[in-house]
Amino acid sequence: MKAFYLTTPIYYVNDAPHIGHAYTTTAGDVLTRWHRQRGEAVWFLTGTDEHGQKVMRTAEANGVEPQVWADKLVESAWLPVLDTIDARNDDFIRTTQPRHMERVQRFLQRLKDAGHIYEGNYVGPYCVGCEEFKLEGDLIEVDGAKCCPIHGRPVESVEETNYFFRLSAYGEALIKHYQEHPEAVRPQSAYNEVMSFLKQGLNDLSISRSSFDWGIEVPWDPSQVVYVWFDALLNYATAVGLDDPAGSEGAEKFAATWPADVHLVGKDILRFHAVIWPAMLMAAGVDLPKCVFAHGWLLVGGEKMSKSKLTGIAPAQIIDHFGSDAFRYYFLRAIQFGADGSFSWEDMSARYTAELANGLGNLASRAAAMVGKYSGGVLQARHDYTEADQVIINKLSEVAAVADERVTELDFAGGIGAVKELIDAVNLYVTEQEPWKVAKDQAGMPRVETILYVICEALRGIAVLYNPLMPKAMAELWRQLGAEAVLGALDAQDVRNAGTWGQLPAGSVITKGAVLFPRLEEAE
RNA sequence: GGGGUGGUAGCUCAGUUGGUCAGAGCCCCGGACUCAUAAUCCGGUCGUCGUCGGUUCGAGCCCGACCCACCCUACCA
Repeated sequence: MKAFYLTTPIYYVNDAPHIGHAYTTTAGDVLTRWHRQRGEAVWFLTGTDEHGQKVMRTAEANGVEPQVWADKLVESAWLPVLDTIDARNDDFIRTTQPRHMERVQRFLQRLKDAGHIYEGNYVGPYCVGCEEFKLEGDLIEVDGAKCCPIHGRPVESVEETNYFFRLSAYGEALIKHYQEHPEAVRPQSAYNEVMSFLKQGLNDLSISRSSFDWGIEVPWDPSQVVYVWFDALLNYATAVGLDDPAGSEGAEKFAATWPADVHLVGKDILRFHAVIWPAMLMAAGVDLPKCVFAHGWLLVGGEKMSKSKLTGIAPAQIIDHFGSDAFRYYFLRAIQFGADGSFSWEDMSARYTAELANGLGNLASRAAAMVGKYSGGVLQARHDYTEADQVIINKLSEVAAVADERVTELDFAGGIGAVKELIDAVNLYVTEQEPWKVAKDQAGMPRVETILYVICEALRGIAVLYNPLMPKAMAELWRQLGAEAVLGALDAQDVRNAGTWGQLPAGSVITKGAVLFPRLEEAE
């Protein structure tokens, strides 16, 4: 069975990760955890992009070799941030690894041999920040100098003999492909932009550089290195064994993984992924990825967070205070995936307190306390259900179905919102059923037992559905429910079966463990 | 210049194929309750759904024009 294969962009090692990077990786992690909990084989890839002039110059500025610089950033920043956000990736590719470089060279030679690459001459303004040549019309004027509109720094005029990829040959084929597969670029706004761009016609793409040497050597011309984007895009395929000989381990991996099901990207790099990348694959006769999903930007104070400008917030700044679960919850819950979203410390604090501490955390707390107080800490068998009980039973079933539908469509906010409705319904249920009053009369105990069962069984479903999103807190909830002994590991619970009522058995030992989401001190 | 996206309560945002669609959460005020992380639950205040026209029995939802924000892209040089 082919794995569900998801990639994040490989991140440029020019600087340290900020929450924009972590946002992408978090979304990928939640989605892949969800698919794992549907019982599917999954492959989740992330990594770093390490070649190019900008990295070379940054390294020079720091007085070290590019590889040393890249190693340092990967070890000290990019790998640790995965632990910080609690991401469970299957692989981490670096574009300086032999496995990548060798396969890139092989791929390039193959394209060359098939006539998709030719030698040409290119003269034009070049922005070091963007790693690309600019069109005159794109430039802006600053103090009399032509500058890159993105970086606001002067462009350099560069003339090179380069190798060109016949990108222009694929415009029509791409348009046709996307007309037949409108789901291949999402959301709709991204699809529209790509189509609009394609319809204007494509130019061939210069895919090599001779003015510097920090890159993968062009196999037939050692004086040139591969253009960093051409190099970088290939990581998604080289990481799983692109073009390895039949029968090899790499070939088997490729067959079991490719094509990618989802390439998660920020909307700023959509075009590379939805135009250049599929054209490269078409030229090579390799299957195209099923979907490129472009998410929006995190806005801080109304401005885009940027790796070029220094407005980035490090994930640890937030996670040290709120924890990784809350980080994951907040960004996927508060922002419609695909749209831009504004982040503020105040908003995050408000949602943490209202939805996690007061909502879910407190519900788990009152449930465990009542089972302890009225049933000696052991979940009792339920008795006849009332209409009120049935409302919760139905709600869990409905919510589980909606959540699966939404999350698999990458509508994280929709999926989380559905589960939150259940949490609110159960809190209401507890208040209305008033088990503490029913328990005052010994004759009411059977009813109390049923109420407590309904609450705990609903929490069981919530734990399963929220586990991909908040694995640490849900693991604790699973322990408190005493569920593992009978139901097995939380990670092994199928999300598609989460809505089936009555799984948590009578006799489960419910304990009041650590507070799931402690109230946090006000921080500035 | 062309194209895209968005402009809905103080804040963050939902609003399917036009007919309780004027909403949710947060905030604020009042009340109920005590199992619980001073949590929970109920009630209440706030909007001419960017502007102006049009289609329709009826429009945040359709059409046209315009304004604002952001994004993509061209020409001229």
